[in-house]
Amino acid sequence: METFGDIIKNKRESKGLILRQVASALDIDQAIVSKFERGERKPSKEQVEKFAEFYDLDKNKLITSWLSDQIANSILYEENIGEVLKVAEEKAIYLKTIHDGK
Amino acid sequence: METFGDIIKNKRESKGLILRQVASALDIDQAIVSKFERGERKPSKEQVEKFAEFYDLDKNKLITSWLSDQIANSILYEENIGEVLKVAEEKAIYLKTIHDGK
DNA sequence: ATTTGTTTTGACAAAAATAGTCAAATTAAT
DNA sequence: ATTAATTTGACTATTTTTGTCAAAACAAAT
Repeated sequence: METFGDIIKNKRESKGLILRQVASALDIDQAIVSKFERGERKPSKEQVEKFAEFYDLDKNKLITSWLSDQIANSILYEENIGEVLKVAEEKAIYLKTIHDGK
Repeated sequence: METFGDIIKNKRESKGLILRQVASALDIDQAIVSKFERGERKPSKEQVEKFAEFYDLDKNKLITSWLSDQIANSILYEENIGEVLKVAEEKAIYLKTIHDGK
């Protein structure tokens, strides 16, 4: 179960980089990068994309990881997680058809 | 595909109530109730519970509807809706086990 | 054990998002 | 046309999120 933070932290370490270097390259304060890695703060989508580019990661996969982190946290303490997500998927698909086709 | 707004609007109408009455009973401004019904604003969990009690609706079902609305909207324009939600469920369940037992 | 390098923490201010209030505009019903 | 009901939008206040910074904590190494 690898969170967004795990991914970018592992990648940084496997590349032998320190926070300061990553922070500088992405133009994000190093304290914030540290917080991203530990899941203490949630990056914006733009920031996620910066990480994907910098670390040469699949952008869609990284966004999936980031989005799923947020959703997981938002329903963590609910009763019917499975049901909620099932309904959410139906609604999302339905709304999408409306938005696209008509 | 019934949203939270649909549910509370249908219920209000089936009970023959006008916005002002509901607003008064729940102590929420009627403009806001109107916006809830049309999905223009998202109620807090406390407000959702107020609606459930007032309209005599199953609280868990209503919360499911409300949560799924929010999640659906948050991923509406993403590519891999199914994948995101699948991963989100795994993470949520995993985090839950950590939080509960051990 | 002191120096050096790295990460983490917390306080702070700025900016952005959200919430409630109200009156006017719109729509519907009689 | 009048009255009633709903919707809209502007405004303020409150809360949440954001970035910045320096100090604290931690680690490594000499």
